[in-house]
Amino acid sequence: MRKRKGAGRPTISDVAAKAGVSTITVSRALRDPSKVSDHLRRKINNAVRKLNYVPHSHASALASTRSNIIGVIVPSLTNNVFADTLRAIYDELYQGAFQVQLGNSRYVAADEERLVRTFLSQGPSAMIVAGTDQTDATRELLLNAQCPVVQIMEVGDDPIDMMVGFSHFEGGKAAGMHLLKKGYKRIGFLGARMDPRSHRRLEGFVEAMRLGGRYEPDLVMTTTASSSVSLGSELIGQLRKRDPDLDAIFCNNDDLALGALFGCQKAGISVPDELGIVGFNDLEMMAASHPSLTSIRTDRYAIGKRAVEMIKAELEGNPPEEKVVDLGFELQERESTLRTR
Amino acid sequence: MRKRKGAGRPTISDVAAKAGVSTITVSRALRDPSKVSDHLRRKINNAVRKLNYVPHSHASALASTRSNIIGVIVPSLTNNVFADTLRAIYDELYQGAFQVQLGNSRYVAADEERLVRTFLSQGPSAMIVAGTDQTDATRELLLNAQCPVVQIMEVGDDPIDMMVGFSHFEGGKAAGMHLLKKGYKRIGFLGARMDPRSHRRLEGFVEAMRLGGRYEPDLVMTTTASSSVSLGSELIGQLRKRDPDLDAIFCNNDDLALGALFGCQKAGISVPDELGIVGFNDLEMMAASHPSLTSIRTDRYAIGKRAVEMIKAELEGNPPEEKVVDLGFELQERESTLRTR
DNA sequence: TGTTATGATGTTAGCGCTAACATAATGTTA
DNA sequence: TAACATTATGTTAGCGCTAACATCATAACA
Repeated sequence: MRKRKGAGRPTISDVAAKAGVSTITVSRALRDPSKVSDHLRRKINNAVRKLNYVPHSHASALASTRSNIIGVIVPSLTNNVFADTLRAIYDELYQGAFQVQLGNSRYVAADEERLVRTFLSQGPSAMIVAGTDQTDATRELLLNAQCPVVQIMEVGDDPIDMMVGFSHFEGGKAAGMHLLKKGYKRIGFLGARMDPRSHRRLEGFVEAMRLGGRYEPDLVMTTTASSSVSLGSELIGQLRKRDPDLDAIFCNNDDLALGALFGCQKAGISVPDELGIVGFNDLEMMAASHPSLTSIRTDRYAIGKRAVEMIKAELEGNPPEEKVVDLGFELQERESTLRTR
Repeated sequence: MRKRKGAGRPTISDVAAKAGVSTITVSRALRDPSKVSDHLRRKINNAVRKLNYVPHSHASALASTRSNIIGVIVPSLTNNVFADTLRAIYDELYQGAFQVQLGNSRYVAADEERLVRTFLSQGPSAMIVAGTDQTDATRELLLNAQCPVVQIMEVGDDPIDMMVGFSHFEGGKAAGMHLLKKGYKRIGFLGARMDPRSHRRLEGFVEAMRLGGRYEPDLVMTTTASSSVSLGSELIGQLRKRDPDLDAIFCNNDDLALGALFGCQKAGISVPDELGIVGFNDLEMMAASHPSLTSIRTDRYAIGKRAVEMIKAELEGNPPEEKVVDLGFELQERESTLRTR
């Protein structure tokens, strides 16, 4: 006999037979219950429960050319910033029938392009990608994708489709302005990784320094090495060697800021009196350290949540009015910039 | 006309037509090139390239009842411990044709069960789940799954299929023994979240204390709240209030340890002289802090890497000899337990 | 030289689901 | 009450791929 065996699980036909209806009616009852009478719907739900029926998502995707996958591509899995956003996405998608497909582009644009290609080949229900710096090809792919696309973490003026984030330029500028306001004179910048968003934070910082007449290119220290607490500790040492009069720094991110604090403690430099420190993102630890660390608070969780809300709205036929949502940031002023003298 | 339109992308038939062969030959050339002659393989590869053909994974999964998905379920996305392991899994799977499907069980066994059910319904190529504390139903599902299953982060004596991790009991015990060896007398335990692995670390710690004749139930402070640096700072204050003679603590994890250090600094308690601190996992920051923090180093990256290697071996028909791999841990002794008096 | 093993390719029939059309049952309007 | 919408359900034919079997060519062997 030439039968193929299948997966051995109940299929939609089994449910249909049990409920005494056709398969399409079961299909409708499951996807859009309003299209089926109460009477049949009840019978079908009973059959589903009794058989413990779980739809075969691949068959559904093949027949409808649309999968229940929401593709998410982030540049890092270990960066807490994305972890918070991811958590929000997962939390928000927890109830529904969507599956998250997570890709890690490792901060490489070509890898992102490859992932987008792979994900789109599965006919996702939506795509979420980090940042606004896609390659032309990636952009093109996403523009032609037959699904909502949200760029997260950052805002800009030419969204592929939708955007949720904040301005890293303004964030960097706010950090710089704060240090100026506190009366610091020789203000440095510590940057690791230096992805496009880091660059824009630096640009904002430079803008602030220029406005305050304090821009000093030599005080900008960046590396492509990936960020870490140890690195912050090391870099602050190097920068102080380069310029002993340095009296404040803005760090690319909170890991570096914490590392800079440790570096100062090791070298016997008092924070904030001898050196002011500002971080970026305001991770939880910033409030707990001693002294506590000033940072630019960004709401990563809200970004993920909002992105999913926009996608859901779009899929339900209520496209959001605002395609670009700027969730802003907030300066969290703490002891590390609270001079006592 | 009654045609359905499909996804509009080239299909295997297009490739077959272009190469002048049948579809099954294309299918074979792509999945197991050794089954097709050099001559045809070359023609097929050319056609694939020219048409920019990407297989429709849903169709493949439907026809073969086996998808290219590797399901991974972790209890947290924000815990650095899992982030490192996840990164390894992604790195290791980067080349091949597998897709990672990541689930977040949020430390809830019932959620894990639900995810396992969903993932298995897609006929994954393999499953990776964190820990050894699945519900009976989850265990049953995974036992019956027609794919390799790896339990990660921990080892035990009754693997569902395979295991890669280390003994949390022994880790906790090693931390306790170290503090005893350093001459600390009133040694406490700080624990947050208290998932099963945390419990076993506590049990190991208690065992060490008993062996040293220093077990003091009152010095064990745990909470179900999720772990954070701030929490560590808070808990150490509470525990010292409860017992002012406390002279060392073992923290459930590094976040708490760092928080405890901050708490001590705020309260003017010198580490390590007045209070010794040991953390768990040895995240990168532990070496950078001032004073640097002693911790139990665990190789999370290696766990993920090894898990994928075992899966690949299994899928290629070379089942690994050792089904349970204990990657151990290593005490990293640093300043926080280096008494000077 | 005929018989059999081996390898390369093809034919056919689904995998489980849903789009597209068809039909039956009911309500609405003049 | 005829004519037409509207709603509820069904029939049919794929979506794109691969398992299972079939066929043909070539090599291997007695």
